[in-house]
Amino acid sequence: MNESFSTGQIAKYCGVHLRTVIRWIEQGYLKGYKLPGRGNNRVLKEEFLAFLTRNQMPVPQELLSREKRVLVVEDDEEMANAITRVMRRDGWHIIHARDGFQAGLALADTKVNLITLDLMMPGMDGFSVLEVLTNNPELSKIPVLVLSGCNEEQLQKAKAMGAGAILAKPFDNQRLLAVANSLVDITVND
Amino acid sequence: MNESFSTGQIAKYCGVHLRTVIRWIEQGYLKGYKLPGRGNNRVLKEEFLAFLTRNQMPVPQELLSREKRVLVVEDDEEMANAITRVMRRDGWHIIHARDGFQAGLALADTKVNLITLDLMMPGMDGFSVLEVLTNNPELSKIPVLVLSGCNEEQLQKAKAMGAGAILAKPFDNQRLLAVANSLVDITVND
DNA sequence: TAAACATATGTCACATATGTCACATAAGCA
DNA sequence: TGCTTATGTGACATATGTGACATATGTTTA
Repeated sequence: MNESFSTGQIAKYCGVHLRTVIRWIEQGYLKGYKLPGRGNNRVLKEEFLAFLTRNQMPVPQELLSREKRVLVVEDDEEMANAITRVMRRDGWHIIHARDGFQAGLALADTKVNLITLDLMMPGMDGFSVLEVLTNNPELSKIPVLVLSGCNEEQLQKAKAMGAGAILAKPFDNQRLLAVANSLVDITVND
Repeated sequence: MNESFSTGQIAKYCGVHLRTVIRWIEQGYLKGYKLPGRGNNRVLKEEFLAFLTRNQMPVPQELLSREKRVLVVEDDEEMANAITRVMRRDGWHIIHARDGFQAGLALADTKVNLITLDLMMPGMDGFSVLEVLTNNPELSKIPVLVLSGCNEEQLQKAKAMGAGAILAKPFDNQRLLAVANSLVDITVND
């Protein structure tokens, strides 16, 4: 996801002024590189983590997140298990939310790279979740894969509301993985 | 975000000389880490609070985030506005969630001191929210004030599930404030 | 009780790291 | 493209670490 950091981001992480981070880089404590324009600094995540551990500084949890994390919003246990089985074998770390409340908690808690969303859940409206996701500047960056067995019209509505991709149930396992991985790749390259 | 303090800040909080704080860190009484430059010390807020309580030292008020922040989980706009008006006048900072998803997001995002929860919302089940809240070790510390117009049986069920207090609609404004403040006081003294 | 002692804390000066500010300009975004 | 936000820079102000020493506090001993 975020492979490199700016001085401002590092300054926030370390509870220190931006100016200080630049000095650390200048003096070689922290290894970075400069953008061509005016020479804005960038530091690779790897280098930043090495820097933190080298100086025994606290490492922010959000930096330790694994690469492929997916939030599965699904109330049907059987379906959730099926998705979990398939995606786990493909290297995904699965976080399962059974309703909107758990989904919100999980989202704000840990960074995920992808969300799969069941539109038709008793007790909650998938569309309203989708609406909040796309309108939130933070969350709108996370691609949403809508999984649902509802009709074509609703699927198109979801697409219009900002879903990254749509898969009608029942779906092929290989297709699920292909779509999931392509969504993440698009975001990474973006 | 990791909030950290310098030795000078801690010295002021403790009414002690900066030099002394450095010695505390050196001798292991207080856990800290060093910045790369000359080795300026930083102490995580968490560690500082632990240090204060461990040594039975007075804890500065401003570190306890004694603000009155309440999360109002309520889909009825009119009711939400009514609650907001009353509580804001009493010094509360209100965060309003219209459904479970927004509630989850808001909860993990910002620390609140109190949650008011409407049990009867179309599209979501207040009981399942309550269940997640009480079973989560982090969230179970936040008192929940159930506001609902449903029957006595359901209110008792909510109480049994861990609601801090229950208020049947319609309720008296003064009573709302009294209950809200008492819930927060109990938690603070705990 | 008071002296003697060990230990913790305060003081000082100095070198230097870090923070602040204003301004120009790059980077991000729709 | 045009706008907003973030960043780099220099000069300067402020804060911090360190060592050596003074002072305060608590405890033991005669």
